[in-house]
Amino acid sequence: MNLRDLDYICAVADHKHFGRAAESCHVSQPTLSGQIKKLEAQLGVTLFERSHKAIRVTDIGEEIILIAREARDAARRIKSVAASAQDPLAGNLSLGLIPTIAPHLIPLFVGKLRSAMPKMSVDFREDITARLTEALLAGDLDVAVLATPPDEDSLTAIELYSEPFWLLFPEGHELGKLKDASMKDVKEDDILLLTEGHCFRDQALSICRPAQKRRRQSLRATSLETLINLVASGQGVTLVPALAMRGGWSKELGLASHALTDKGAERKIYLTFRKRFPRIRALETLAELIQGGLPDSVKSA
Amino acid sequence: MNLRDLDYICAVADHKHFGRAAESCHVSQPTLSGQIKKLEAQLGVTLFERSHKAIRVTDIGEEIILIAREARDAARRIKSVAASAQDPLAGNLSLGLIPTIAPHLIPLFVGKLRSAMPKMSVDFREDITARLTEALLAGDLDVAVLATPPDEDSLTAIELYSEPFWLLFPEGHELGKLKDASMKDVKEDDILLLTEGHCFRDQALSICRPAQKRRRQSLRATSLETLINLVASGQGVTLVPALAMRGGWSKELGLASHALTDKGAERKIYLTFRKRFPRIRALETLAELIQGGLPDSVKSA
DNA sequence: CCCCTCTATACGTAAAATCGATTGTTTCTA
DNA sequence: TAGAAACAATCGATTTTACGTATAGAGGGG
Repeated sequence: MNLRDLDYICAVADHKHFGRAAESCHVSQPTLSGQIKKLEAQLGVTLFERSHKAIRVTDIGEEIILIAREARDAARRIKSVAASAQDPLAGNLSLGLIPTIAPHLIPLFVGKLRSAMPKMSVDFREDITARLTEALLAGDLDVAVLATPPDEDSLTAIELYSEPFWLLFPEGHELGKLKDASMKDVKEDDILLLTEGHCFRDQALSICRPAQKRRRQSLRATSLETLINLVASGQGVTLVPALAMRGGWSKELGLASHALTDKGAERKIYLTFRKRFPRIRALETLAELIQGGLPDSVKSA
Repeated sequence: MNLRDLDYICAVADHKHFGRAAESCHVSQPTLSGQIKKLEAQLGVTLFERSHKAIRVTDIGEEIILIAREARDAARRIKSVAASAQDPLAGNLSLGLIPTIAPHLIPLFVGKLRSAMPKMSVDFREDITARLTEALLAGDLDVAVLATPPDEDSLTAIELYSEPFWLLFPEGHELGKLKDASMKDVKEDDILLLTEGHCFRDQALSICRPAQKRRRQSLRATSLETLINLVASGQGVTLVPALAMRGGWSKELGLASHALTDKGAERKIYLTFRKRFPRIRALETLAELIQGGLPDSVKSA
């Protein structure tokens, strides 16, 4: 059986005439006759009562043609769904972001996203790198904004931007006397970090002097927000990624900041996805969109 | 697009593996790969994200496969419906009978019908020959029991039996003195007939002497039942087809009857249908069934 | 009785599906 | 880290199938 055969029998049922049915199917009458005859033989039933006057559809024919129309409808729906999904800038995209990026980056491109890819609906998910990577591999997630290059062979990434780290300290802190700062200016036990699992913790640690790496276990913040509030309450100083510095909150909280002069006091941000992901076009557009919305405080790739 | 292609993509979705999917479809892996690739090209969408680990179904793939399953289901239903309808002794049959036959013939074969063709459901319809013929030609009726041979080229018939006519008269009528009767023994104005349209009226008239044919217009019964009651009330005598004489009603109504000695005092009963009717097998069986249930008062063909 | 209409058949051709063999990757294992 | 195994893609040849043209055959109408 064949979808085309179903077209044929539906056409005959509609036209009650083999010749005109063939015409409507854009095939010759013998072709249509032959295919229908074959189908009838396969099914073992007579679909039409032929005569030279008018074609009559048998009872079983009526029944079968009713189902045939369902099948044809399904086929048509497949084509229609495929056609409307052909646009790589349409459909659904699940986008994961790490917690130290999500709240600061998303507002910078959602507006552009809606106007540039109006048919694309994006589901955001915020989680740590390990779980986002896991979700990517499992296919639960289409793409993720991470601060680490892909460490799986089946993943690849587009570089989005480089994000410098800033040193954040309470107003009145002795660091405020300096014009700018280096990690050498920071006292060992003064640095506050995020809990483990956050890649930003590791990135911050990596630019600390070796002695600082053996830090006390206490006071690990679960979010940048908490970290900043800890600094504001005089518990120490911390590093903050550039994008998180946007907005006028630092002065209101009684905080001051310095750019870091240390080489490597920054992190690269990647748009990471499976190498085989089919709609890479959408991701390229998304990357351009994100890059276009970045402030001067970060360096677009 | 092709129903087979839909099988292929459903198999891949099920097995998440091209090789095993191909096996389950009884085709080689290159065949399946090729067909799916072609389908994807036609639809303009990627259905599967291939890798060497596990096949992932894309979002649009999931959506399309859902519809594909509907189409396959419809195809399967067509096969199933056809298979169960293959039996020519199954399905629905619409059977028309003329009013002078229906009430007396139907009880003689319905029982056998149910046991011999249990999967066949028969719709009975009672009407005069003209309207039954019309319905046959229009395809509204599959087959009819008529007392006249088919007069349309597209119709044909199986001869069922010959039904003699009986002369029915009130007990005490002078015809009762005879051992048997001929139409010559009947007084011209004594014969009661059915209304026009009933073929039995014409058949009765045809064996009357020419003089009797110019009869008074009054007293035309609309049914055999009425006709018999008219005779019982002393309005005259009438002809009755043999099958209608069955049952012990004549004595209770104070009626007597004679077989007619006239040559041609009988009618042939036909099972009439369109020449192209597909389930002639069912009709042949039906004819045998009817003939097998006939009493001795009629002569099976 | 011939002509017209309509479906069925015959046959050659073109397209398509299929298979076996092979290639190119990727993953697993020693 | 090299080799093997697994897997999908590709290639080329073959078979199958659908198709069109031409024609036959059957019915109905004038």
